[in-house]
Amino acid sequence: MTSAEPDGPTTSPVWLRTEQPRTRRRPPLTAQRIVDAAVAVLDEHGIEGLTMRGLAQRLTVTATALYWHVRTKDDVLDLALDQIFGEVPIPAVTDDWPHDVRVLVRGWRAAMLAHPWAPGLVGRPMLGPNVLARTEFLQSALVRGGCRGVHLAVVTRTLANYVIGASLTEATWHRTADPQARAAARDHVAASADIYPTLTASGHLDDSRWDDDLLFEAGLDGILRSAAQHPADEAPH
Amino acid sequence: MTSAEPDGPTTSPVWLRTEQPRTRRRPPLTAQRIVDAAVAVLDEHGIEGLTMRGLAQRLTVTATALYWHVRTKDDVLDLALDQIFGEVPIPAVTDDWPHDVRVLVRGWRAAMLAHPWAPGLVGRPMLGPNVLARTEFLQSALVRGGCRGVHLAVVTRTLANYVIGASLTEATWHRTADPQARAAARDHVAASADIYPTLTASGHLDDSRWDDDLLFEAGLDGILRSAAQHPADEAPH
DNA sequence: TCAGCTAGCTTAACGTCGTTAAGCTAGCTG
DNA sequence: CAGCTAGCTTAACGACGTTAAGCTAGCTGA
Repeated sequence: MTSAEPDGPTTSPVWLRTEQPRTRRRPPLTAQRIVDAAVAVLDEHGIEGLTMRGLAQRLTVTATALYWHVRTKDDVLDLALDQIFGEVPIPAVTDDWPHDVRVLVRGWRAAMLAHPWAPGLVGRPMLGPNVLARTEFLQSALVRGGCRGVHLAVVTRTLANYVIGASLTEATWHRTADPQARAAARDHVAASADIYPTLTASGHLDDSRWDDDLLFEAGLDGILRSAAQHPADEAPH
Repeated sequence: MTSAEPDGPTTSPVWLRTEQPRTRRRPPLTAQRIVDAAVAVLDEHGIEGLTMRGLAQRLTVTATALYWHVRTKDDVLDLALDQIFGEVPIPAVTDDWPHDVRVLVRGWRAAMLAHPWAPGLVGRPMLGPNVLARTEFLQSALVRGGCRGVHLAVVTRTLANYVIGASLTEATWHRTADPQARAAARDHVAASADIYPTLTASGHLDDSRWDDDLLFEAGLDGILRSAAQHPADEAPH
């Protein structure tokens, strides 16, 4: 039932068994193949759709076989998360450091929105090599921009927080595929316009009014502007 | 087993049953009591520690009783999340709008760090009344600061993204209580200082080096500075 | 006063999940 | 060709969210 083997060797007669030609042995299971399959399942069915049994079925293997290559399901999630961070392109270093930062951060957000399940997993420690490599690039660009000491730490964190928060909220909003729910939220706010005057006036929940990409870029510009503002006003300690 | 009733009425003899004095009927179960208990469980045992059965036991009730007042477990989580947003104090309006924003955002982060399970739940639609009320205050303060149209949307989102991202990463880091894991991460980066030169030099993962509160405030200052910078440079559309 | 209704709970059970333990087997090593 | 083991399978456990159906206390109306 779980295995996709068409004929179990125990049920078929001998001649049928030996008759099958030198069927190519299937590629060996590896942690990498498991992670790839996990990303595929997550893309298709979201975080709730990922089960060890389903993952195994896609690899034509029993669920328990996975545990030979992977310690636990959480490991799979951690690896899948770091995997998609590997998709974030590390740009070539130019002499325009704000541009370098923008390109990296832009790709960061794009990767998370391409895999809308990813932002929800950020709540687990992100210490994979792919994340670290991107953070390294980010900080080195900021150093080229003159950031040092506390100011460097502040800007690094601000940028990371911004891209994480943006990806999380945008992915959440997009994943709320039910347009009925969106409309209900907007209508609820509109109905109580006396309680939320500014919210209704600004159309904050009116998704047709704003271009997410544009807002993200504008916010990023603001952060970078204030990052470049006082490049070296405090000693490292 | 699940019920805390010391003597089931079906097992005890009649006289014992009638003998018990007019025992005060326990307070009726309500959605609010369930949410309160859920927050308590979440605070004590984290997100993984919340089960419908455990929650029911704390209320001396069977698990299925909860479903009379609540549609699903996800509902409990949504309500619990909005509940702790209700703890965020809405400051009095002053004539110093950046101060108002700072106080609100500060309280926002504080509430999430007080309930470290909360940031991980932000990946679900946040449309509860408590969230909306705080967002309303935030935007009204920005309007008082002169923000309009696109600029208002940009700053609102930037602030929300920043506080969400900061709370999420900080809570994640703190929740990684295992100091061994932290040390391992730091050592791993230090060991490969050739790959992560900037990261090691800046001490980005050295948690003893930075004061989270201070970094948060500094980043917030930067955002507010750039928010006040061009208050009205674009028409609403 | 009492039949009857129902809000609010319980008992029972279903299917699925992550995970462990133990057994089998193909292919390599001596 | 004996024997070992990496790599899988079968079997099973306990916990989970959730549904269906049954019981019961207390209120309502005649």
